[in-house]
Amino acid sequence: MGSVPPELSLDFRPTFVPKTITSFFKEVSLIGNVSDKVSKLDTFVKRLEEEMRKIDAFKRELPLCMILLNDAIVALKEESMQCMSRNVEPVLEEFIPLKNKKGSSQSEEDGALITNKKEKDSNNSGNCNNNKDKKTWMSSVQLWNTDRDCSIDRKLDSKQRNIGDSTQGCKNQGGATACMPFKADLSFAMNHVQRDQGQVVPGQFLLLPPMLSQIFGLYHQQTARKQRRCWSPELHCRFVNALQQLGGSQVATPKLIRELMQVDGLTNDEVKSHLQKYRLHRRRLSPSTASPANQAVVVLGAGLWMSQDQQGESSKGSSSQSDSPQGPL
DNA sequence: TCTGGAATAT
DNA sequence: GATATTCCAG
Repeated sequence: MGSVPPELSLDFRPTFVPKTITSFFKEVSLIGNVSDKVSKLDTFVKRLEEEMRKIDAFKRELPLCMILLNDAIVALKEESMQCMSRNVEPVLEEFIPLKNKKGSSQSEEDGALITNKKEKDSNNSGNCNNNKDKKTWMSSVQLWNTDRDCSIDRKLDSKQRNIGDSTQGCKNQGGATACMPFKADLSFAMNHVQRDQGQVVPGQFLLLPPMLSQIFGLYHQQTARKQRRCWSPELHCRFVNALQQLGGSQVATPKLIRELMQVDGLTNDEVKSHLQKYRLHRRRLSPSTASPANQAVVVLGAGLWMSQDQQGESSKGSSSQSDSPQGPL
């Protein structure tokens, strides 16, 4: 943690331009000493693996990043092994061509990942370098799920949401955390053992970790779900008081309620949501439709939503208010 | 822009 | 199932 590469530091410098793996290989190819070359490759592999660990929790949301990282790691490892065993120059062309070689109609359709690893891969590494495994793996990470992609795009297109604007400091309900960037489904198709063994799909890789970090950060920011607002009793009390001042839940509007509540960080959306729920409860427990028993429930304590507003509306003009804040909800 | 209602997420 | 968030239409 202490040794964060300069490209990964938070103080983004415009002078930094992420390298492509092609340029990296060019760089490596200039190194004459085989051990130096291998060392450089291994170092890079370690960085990639570290990067992969970072996004591991979000792999379901970032399948492409995972694949790209996998591809790069495998390619680099192979290159490293080749350097050691045959003492030959890296084959740059493997990473340069952008067109598919053959038999991969799938990649043409998605237009995102292009795998062009050569047949020899299956000879070199006896693991999952065949198309069948590749397809299985890709489908297992839901890479080609159209609905999913659409939902992601939709989120990316939608206006930026407020992030973590809650000021109440309540414990979140339902296990929600302060930062819920993604659905952290860890049932990713590739487990750590597979990954460590290099059982991944070889292919093309265009970005280096720093760029991935930036993408990841941006993606994280844009897909993060707003922190769940906890309506504490005190907050709900203010809400109800505002309702009463405005003449009841049916005439009060979110904006006015929020202004009357005077709570820092409280948004119209939150008030609106609370109001919606409030009205819903009120409708459900409305005296006009509820049985006497239900009314009793309302009066006796389950009336978290009813009591004040009910009084407020039924006794409009009257100043009698039983200030019995209820909640939290 | 604001609002209500509904869908969706937690 | 309850509650909060997000989306959508008016």
